[in-house]
Amino acid sequence: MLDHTLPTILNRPDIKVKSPAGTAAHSIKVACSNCNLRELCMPMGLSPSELDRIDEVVASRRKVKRGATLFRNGEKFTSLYAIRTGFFKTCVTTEDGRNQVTGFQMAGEVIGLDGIVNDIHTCDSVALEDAEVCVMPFDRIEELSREVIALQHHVHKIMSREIVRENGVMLLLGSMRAEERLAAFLLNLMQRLHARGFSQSELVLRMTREEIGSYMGLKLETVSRTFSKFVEDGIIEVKQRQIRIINSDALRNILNAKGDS
Amino acid sequence: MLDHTLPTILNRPDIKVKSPAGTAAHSIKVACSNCNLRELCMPMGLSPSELDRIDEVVASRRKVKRGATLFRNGEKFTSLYAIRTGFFKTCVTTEDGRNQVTGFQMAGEVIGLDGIVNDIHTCDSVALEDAEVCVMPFDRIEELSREVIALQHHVHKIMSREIVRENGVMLLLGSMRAEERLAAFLLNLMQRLHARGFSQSELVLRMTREEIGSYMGLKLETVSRTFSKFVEDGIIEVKQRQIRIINSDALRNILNAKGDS
DNA sequence: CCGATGGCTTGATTTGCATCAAAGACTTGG
DNA sequence: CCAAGTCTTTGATGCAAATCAAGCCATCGG
Repeated sequence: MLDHTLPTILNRPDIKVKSPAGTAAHSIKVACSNCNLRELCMPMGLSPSELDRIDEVVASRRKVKRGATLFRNGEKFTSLYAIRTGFFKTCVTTEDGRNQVTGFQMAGEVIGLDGIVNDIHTCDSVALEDAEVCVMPFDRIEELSREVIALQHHVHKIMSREIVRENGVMLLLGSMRAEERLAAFLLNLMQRLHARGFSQSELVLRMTREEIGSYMGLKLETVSRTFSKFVEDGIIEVKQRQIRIINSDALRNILNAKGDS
Repeated sequence: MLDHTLPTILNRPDIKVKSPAGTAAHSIKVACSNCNLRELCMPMGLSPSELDRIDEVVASRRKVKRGATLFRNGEKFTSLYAIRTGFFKTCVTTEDGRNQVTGFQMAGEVIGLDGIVNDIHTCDSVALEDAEVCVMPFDRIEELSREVIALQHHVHKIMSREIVRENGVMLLLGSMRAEERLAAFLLNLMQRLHARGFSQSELVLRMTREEIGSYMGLKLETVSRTFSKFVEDGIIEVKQRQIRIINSDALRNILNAKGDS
């Protein structure tokens, strides 16, 4: 019941999919104009004729098994990917093996923007559960966004949104304490899931405590302890990866308290 | 002598400038095609005819006094700004007054990308020394980038570059210790200044210890102590804001040591 | 020239989180 | 159904950086 698979409203079984093996299948008919994620994903507020054109950006679909990578640091950049179903993390790695999760992405979000600047991906994108993405070759996006102004706007907004998101994470990592970080994390996740039609109070974490910790600049033990503290305080209930928010105002208070208990 | 004002090579006295008062002055002739920052700034690898068109993106120049803001959180977004001279910081603020520097920018770099997504700036941009920027109305950029492919590429790359930079900062804030953060900070600053024709070993910090600390997720005392430690170890010399790198390899070693001393 | 101000350094102490360690809970496959 | 592996919780201890505090140094305006 607590599950991230999209509500039936958002399902659409009418599209054939590229073979899991990964061989190209350009002939596949894929239509944004008909996609239930439209509002969240690429285009919005388009005329019917524009919508038809937008369909051209999606070359194919690709399934990614849980634990598999969509792309890796060092790989050639060719496409952006719009998530249809499933849950991803992106992470960067240093030469000395340090690893940091830089984000978690869900249905309707676009990944791969890091690759544009040098035509090489600089992070790994890993599926945290079986997933499916729309493959959008970037040269095709650029071509089309010269003609369809709404698409051009949209591409710019998506990139800007990512910049703003990262600004927020920097603020969090630079100045917040463990409780604040995790309150922000839970609220953000809830809000995004709610925008996708899920409950405002229940969620299933798709990532481990360690991955949460990596994203939040904390160790997994600290994540666990802080969740336990929230439970003690009656703010949330935790049953493994199932979380129920009892008192979301308390979380918000933690966020803008800054120590004045 | 230790100074960030651009070397004479990069000066160009041939452009009139909008009045400091801030009144519009669209008639001003401003030419990227002729700008010495061209290689660092907006367009590159263009045909002469394309270069001429690119000139259209710059509507005017604007001078910003030290301590003044170029734009503020909450202000309407209209333009991107290419820095001609001077040094900026961008910072975000939470409701509860927490403040975080999200970046330092110098000549040839573009600021304002945060405003695109909601047509509202989400951070403040403050000049750390008297500065001058090229004002590039974003609708004009979008219009022109539909026609000049090289400009379109360039805009995409600039935004992607910012995303990748922020990924790096997240890694730093999430997993590095004070010494590593400041080693990374100094190396990054040196590298960017060197690309602009300055010494590889000397620099003048344009920001306070507190601002460095804010950017790096540290308190100003920690910044100061860490610099002192570097001095003791013979890695750098510090005289107020003047820094001389004695041993940049030592800094690099600190960065990818991860504790195996 | 002097006093005020903002910025920087250094020391003493505290603290929040990391680290080390061990055991419990859930998942998976034979 | 049991064994192995992974993930999570919880406790004890240590440490890096924050905090608190004091004094120093440059700069600037009167």
